[in-house]
Amino acid sequence: MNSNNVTIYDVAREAGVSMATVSRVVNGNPNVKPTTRKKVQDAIDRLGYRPNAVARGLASKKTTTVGVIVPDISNIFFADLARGIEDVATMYKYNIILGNSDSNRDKEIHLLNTLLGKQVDGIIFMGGRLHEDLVNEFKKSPVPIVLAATLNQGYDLPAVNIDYEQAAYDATEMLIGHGHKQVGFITGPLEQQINGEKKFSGYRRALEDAGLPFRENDVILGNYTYASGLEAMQKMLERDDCPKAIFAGTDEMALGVIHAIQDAGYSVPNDFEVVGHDNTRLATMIRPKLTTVVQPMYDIGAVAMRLLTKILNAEEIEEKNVVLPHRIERRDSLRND
Amino acid sequence: MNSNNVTIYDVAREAGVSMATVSRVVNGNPNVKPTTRKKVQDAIDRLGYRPNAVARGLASKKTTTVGVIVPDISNIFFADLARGIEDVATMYKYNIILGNSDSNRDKEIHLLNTLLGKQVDGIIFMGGRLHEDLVNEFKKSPVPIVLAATLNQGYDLPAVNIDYEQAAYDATEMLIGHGHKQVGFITGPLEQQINGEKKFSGYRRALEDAGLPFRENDVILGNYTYASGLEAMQKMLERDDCPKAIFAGTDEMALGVIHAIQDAGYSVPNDFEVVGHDNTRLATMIRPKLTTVVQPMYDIGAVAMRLLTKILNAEEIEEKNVVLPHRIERRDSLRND
DNA sequence: TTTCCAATTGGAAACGTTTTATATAGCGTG
DNA sequence: CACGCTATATAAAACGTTTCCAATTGGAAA
Repeated sequence: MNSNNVTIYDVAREAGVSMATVSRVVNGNPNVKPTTRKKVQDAIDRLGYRPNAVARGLASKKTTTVGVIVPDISNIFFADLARGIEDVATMYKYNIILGNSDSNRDKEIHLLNTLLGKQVDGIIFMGGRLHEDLVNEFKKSPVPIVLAATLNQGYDLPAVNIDYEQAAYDATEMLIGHGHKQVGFITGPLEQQINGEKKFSGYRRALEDAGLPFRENDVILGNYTYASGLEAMQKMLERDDCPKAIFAGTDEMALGVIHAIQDAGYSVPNDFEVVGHDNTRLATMIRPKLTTVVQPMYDIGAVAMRLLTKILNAEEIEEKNVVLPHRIERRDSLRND
Repeated sequence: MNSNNVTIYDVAREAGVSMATVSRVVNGNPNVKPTTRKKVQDAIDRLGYRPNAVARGLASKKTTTVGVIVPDISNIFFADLARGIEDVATMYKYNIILGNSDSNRDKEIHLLNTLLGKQVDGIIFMGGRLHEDLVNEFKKSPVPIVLAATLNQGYDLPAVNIDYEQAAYDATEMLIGHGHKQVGFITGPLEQQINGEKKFSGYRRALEDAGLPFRENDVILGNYTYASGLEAMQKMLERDDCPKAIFAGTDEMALGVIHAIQDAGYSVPNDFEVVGHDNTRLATMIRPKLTTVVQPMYDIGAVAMRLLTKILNAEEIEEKNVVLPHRIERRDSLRND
């Protein structure tokens, strides 16, 4: 009945061989005579035997399970990443245990320890910033850890990212190229490495290279959400010297920005031009469609997982720090040249 | 160093007690003298002992892990559900193994078997339709399975849903109440139980109750995506007798519908009125903001997981088939009464 | 003291595999 | 026909816990 509780012993008895032989058949070990293999396979089918992965994990010290830590799976952004991870994991016969950290340091550490307790074979981590405590735990980890869309900060961990600094530079430069002498930058908290050190500095470098002044209040910080983008832009619009070109740190914020502009009676791209970041599905779900920096989240996840499998299989690794290419997808929130 | 490979034996030796006692301390068993407990706890801290969950799972036949099968985690809809599940799981000390099925029957069955092989304590399943093969596997499952946002179809499985039929009725009725003699219905494939049997029949019943005729070509089927909603509405707009009120099966399709209308030079809600379904975050990320049926995905996930914990703890269960309340969130895609 | 019971602790089996070392069978060869 | 191989198969020892049952301890009651 319950295909359960039938063990390798039962199969061995049924097939008239020893459990070791059954184990070999199950694991595809070639040292089994074809006729024996068939006998065992038949017994397995007859009994509906399903190997117990927990026992297997204990004996072999491999669980074919990897841990995935993301800030919040309900965010389209991380969900995309997770899908990339899962697809490649499936391809390599791994399963994933998923945990949400809310970018909270204690939760991150707790989650990490839980996953290690569950004996995962490896971990993919994504978070806004690497706290020192966390990195110390990482260093003690008996299994490999790969960062996805998370900056390395000098700790020598395998990681998969795009060049955020250059991407922000490119976006800002594109806006400047459209004749703007002033570019607004609306993004998430600067404590987050990617914003604070990369996007922000790319933005400044572009201004500098164009000989434009950096103005403190052209930068507004939110929390990545639509609402915070909307609000930031509303605040921006109250000023007399409001920039007419906006680079938003995420697509979701960019949607908020565009709606704030439209709600105020202005037009995008005629009165204001906007560039977003990430190229989530949201980018085409707005009018005008959003011009945005393409950060291939699915690919980052997929590549990170592939990198992890390479480490697990002790394959040759050409580069532990992978930087995926980015580009800007031009859509209607920018005027034609 | 590596807090790993230190076992319960090491702790026992360090503390000068037996492994059984260490086990008791680790598991919070009250039958341990406080002084002994302290001694053991100190040894644990000193050695950095972390219990091996795999060995624990083998010995106790409980893994404190549940499997979650969703069609596609990168869909905002399922991601929300997953977050609800994970939050409650964490609350009850469970972890989740997440798998994507793409609503594919073979993948669903394969995933189910993998999860059972990993000895999960329970499973939460979400899918468009329950194939008979799948249900047969469910019946053989040694662990409980709970359906989330997935219709039971007469198989007596625990499930958490809203009343889709009534929700569709309410939405259609609301549109009719605004004076429309014709209501378009743009949704996903009818093979999917929720669409084909519930939403569709609620739509028809509302027409009927209002004495309006059902017209075959007022219904267009897509695949839930923004693009398919856009396309469906474009097709609808080509007709001379195009309905001026649209009920869309998902928010994402509703956004497509609204944009198709706007792209054609019409106004929402002045020329057309639109109601969506799900109340995902998308609903407020469009102008006009979308009036939509609230399907609380996070709650469905949370309640489903809670239900599963009740089953696992053999708690009293008042109702295996939970129907959560729904309502319609009025926003600007509908004219004021 | 002695006795007895409850509280605490220890020992060992069990969980279902993998894996290593060992045994056996079959077979060509000299 | 014995010998030594190779190809297969077996037996038994891990893996790191939980858990059942037995043993010990401590203290109160007699």
